[in-house]
Amino acid sequence: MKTSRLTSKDRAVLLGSRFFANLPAPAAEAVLEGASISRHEAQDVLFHQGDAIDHVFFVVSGLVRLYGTGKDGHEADIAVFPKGELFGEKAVFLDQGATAHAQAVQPSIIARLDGPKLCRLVHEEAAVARALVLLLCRHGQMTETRLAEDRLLTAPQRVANYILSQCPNGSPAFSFRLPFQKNVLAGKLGLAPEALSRAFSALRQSGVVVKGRLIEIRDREALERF
Amino acid sequence: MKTSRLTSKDRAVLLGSRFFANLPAPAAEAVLEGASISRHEAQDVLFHQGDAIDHVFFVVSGLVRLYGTGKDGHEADIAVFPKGELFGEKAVFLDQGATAHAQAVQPSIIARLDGPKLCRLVHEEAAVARALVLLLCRHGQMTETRLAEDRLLTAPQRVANYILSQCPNGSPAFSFRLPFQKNVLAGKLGLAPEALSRAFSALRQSGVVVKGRLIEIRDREALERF
DNA sequence: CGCGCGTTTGAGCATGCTCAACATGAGTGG
DNA sequence: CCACTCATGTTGAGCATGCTCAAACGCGCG
Repeated sequence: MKTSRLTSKDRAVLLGSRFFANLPAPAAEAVLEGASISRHEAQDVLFHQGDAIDHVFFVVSGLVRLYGTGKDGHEADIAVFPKGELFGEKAVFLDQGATAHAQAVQPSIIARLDGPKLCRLVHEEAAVARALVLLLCRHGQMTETRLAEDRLLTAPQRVANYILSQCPNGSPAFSFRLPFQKNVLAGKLGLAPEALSRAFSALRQSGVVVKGRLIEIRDREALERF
Repeated sequence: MKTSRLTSKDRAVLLGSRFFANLPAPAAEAVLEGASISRHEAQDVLFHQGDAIDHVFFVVSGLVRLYGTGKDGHEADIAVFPKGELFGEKAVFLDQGATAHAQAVQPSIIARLDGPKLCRLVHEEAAVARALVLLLCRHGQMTETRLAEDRLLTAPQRVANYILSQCPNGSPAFSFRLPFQKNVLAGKLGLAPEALSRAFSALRQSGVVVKGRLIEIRDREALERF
């Protein structure tokens, strides 16, 4: 892994993301001070459970998955972060080791923000504190929602849910491209790849057509009823 | 539900909790200004999914469970908050409705903190912001951990894990009392009550003795291996 | 003592996992 | 452009875990 400084393009991605968007320019600059960039191949591990973390990570491009392991070596995804998302913040602020592993799932560009500095800024800049609180709330909600879904929904229902979450509000029919391999989607939904495949089959009768990464929905109503 | 002002006893519980403990006294007082108290029977619902929330809730005594429902009416616990915990903060800060239901599981005393005021204080008082960030990080970690456990561990493993989490570090044998009904523990662990019962049976051979709410562990090692 | 709730036990069943075979697709080099 | 190859996705069969439903048990309380 080689590390370098931010290009102006990288800066643009960072500043345009959800976290930085609501920060006044000087505060954003302060957060970015001392940040570095690294490139990673697909499958590269960014850190392991237990590793000491003193950076907050930002996905400039690509995709990162956060996952835990059982003692038999099995893996379970906790979250999947697309371009523009921030992670590792909880370990930094609680000042404890990572509670999970992180792995690039596609070739990815990752920015590392100076953790201690960010902590300081949370104290000094109310705007930074506010942005961080919002980020943590959003992440917390997502995780809670996923936990509830895991416990309440069957495989086809989870997939239907995911599809609906990708859909522009109100259109009765639509289509979109999966932003990653089905592999990854299966992990994100807490399913074995085979189960995802079968779920798509089951949804075919409700008007879902899958061709490669292209998903087409004929009847939104049917999906919601599922 | 009848509402009243805080007694000095209530204040003491609040100020001694994790969230308030690290706040300077004046900041803590500011957060408590305008707070109210309510008593609830077991089974009382505090709010439903979708309800507008403009208070942050604090468990002064008792126990509250947060849960989601599927369309068939089934329920799944998202979190269980004992005395001293704070919840509802994410809905308040994101300014959206509750994403889950909340129900008292034991007779409980609940404090309601003024949400908008807390928002303002996060801006104005760095100490409040810091305390909130830490709270959100802790909650986020817990939820992520639970999500991973759900996906990685079998029922007996989850129960073994819970027992170990209740155990003072380092003692090879110990015992403790469940702080709530097995019913509730089952929900917290994402199990049907029957599954919890059977899990306890399975753990008997590893030196776990259960008598009512009293749990006795003979061989800590055996549990960790499970 | 008897009622009621919480817990336990049992039997059958459904969901999703495992493992293995097969199909498809993308990328590479002749 | 085709043949080959490797990775990815699909399908099938069997199995394990945990849920459902029902009945028995035990404890606390009137």
